[in-house]
Amino acid sequence: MADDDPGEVPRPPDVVRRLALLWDPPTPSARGRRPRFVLADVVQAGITVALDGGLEALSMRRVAAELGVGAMSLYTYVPGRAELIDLMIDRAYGELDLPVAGMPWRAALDQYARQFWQLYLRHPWLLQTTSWRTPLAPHVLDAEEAGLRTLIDTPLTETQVVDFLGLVNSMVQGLARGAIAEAQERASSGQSWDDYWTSVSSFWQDWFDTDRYPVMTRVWNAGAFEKASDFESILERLLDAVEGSIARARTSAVEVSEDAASR
Amino acid sequence: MADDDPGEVPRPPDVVRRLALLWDPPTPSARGRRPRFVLADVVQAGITVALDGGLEALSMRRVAAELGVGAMSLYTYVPGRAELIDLMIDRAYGELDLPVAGMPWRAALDQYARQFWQLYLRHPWLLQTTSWRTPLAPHVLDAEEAGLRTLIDTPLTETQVVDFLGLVNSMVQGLARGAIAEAQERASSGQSWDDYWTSVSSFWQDWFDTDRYPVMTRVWNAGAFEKASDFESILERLLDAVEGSIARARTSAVEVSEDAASR
DNA sequence: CGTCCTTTCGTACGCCGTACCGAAATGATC
DNA sequence: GATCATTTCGGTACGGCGTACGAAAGGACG
Repeated sequence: MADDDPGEVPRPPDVVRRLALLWDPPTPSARGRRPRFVLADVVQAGITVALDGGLEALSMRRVAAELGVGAMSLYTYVPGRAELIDLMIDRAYGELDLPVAGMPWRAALDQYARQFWQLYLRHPWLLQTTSWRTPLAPHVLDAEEAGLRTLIDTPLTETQVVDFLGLVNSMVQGLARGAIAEAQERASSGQSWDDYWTSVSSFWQDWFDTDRYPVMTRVWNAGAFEKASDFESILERLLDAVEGSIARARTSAVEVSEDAASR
Repeated sequence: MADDDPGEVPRPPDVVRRLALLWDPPTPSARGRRPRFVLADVVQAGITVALDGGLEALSMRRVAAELGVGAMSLYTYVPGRAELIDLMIDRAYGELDLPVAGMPWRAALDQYARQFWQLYLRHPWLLQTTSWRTPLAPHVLDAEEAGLRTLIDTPLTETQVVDFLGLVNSMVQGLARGAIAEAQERASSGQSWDDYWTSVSSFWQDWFDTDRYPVMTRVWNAGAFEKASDFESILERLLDAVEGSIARARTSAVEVSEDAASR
């Protein structure tokens, strides 16, 4: 008998376990030594660590310390750091209060965008996730489903729906990034980061050339950098743009049907 | 005599060196041993490493190996990894062919957006930079100046200009992220990542519930996920939205002046 | 009790960034 | 040419990281 498992292994178990952890809740077997925690406790500890210190502070040792446990104990709950982050993301997305089916599209999309906006402000570490795609997690797909649903019954084509939803997501992410940056700069005014801050602001005197950057200087003097990023109004403008496209799609759909009828 | 430097240190030299490295080209002193490289060589090596392997592969040892040199030798050119990344960003931004002053706003903003779009596709690692703000680097500020300049002479307020530019930036980043994700998935079809890929796609059969996600299923069946992210058309729509706001600002400006004249 | 299964976690390996410091190399000065 | 000042080069080392491995511990069953 070989030392390799002789059973059928059609796929590498890494990906399977990664997905199973997200989609099949791990039932704790009654046999063997009692676990001190459940999976959700580990995920919660990870979020706690990420909330102060960001994703770069999320080390297995730190999370384990948060639980008062050795680092390697985490590996009975989670295959590794990447999977823990997936679970954290899924749990965070679970906080979203998503628009239900049947709402008017504009109210639904508005709620969708606002919910993400608040989620990012509540969990800035979500924006530090470095991977290119969002994980295939239940609550993540729930959110995507709800987002697509807001526009799917409009005259827009499916491709347009996907595009507009991506546009809304990008906008919310971008504005949230700016807001978080501003908040962190504001928060770093205390501490000994004070001299850091004065150093950075001294940049404007030592190196910034108002002749090279006249427009930035004008915008700065107008105070537009401080009060920018008004999420509410920008979102409204974006929804206006969507509304315009819907109206255009409706008229062209009428034209098409008239065209078909005239034949 | 204390071992601390007794000279006047009005600010921590960390930040000063960080900025000086970006704004004052380091003049190689004629004295002492000849350096094997110039700063730009180190930066270029960093970009080479980041281009295959991404930012997470950018270790000092790896960059040093790229130059055929010991790891610690890099520290004579660069204070640390963070500053190296700043320099890499500045160099990448230097590749932008920015719209010149005096162009019509729509052509200029169009060029601005397309240039960034291509820059992100050429340097995906730019989107992996984790910090909240973009570094205070010359070419970065050049780009921001050019971006603001495209709209500053329109009837929009300074705040609106900042907001719209942020919107364009967010959109380009979001779409580029999607395009890169798609490209990487497509590229991972070779190799032994093949079974990984089949595993991931098997998700759709093992766990995906078409009853739970009817809209996603419909959109998928319509093929809208494959051909989404049409950068060109989405950019045009966004520019349309800007144009609408400009037109609205113009009429309200007229109203204001008429209002002032009627008094 | 023994048996078995599961969790716990100490140890270790190979990465990482980088502090420290001696060695080597070079121009400036005598 | 000899010496010195200055600069680059890079080995060694420290603490931290993710995690593979395997021994120890503990609870459920015979």
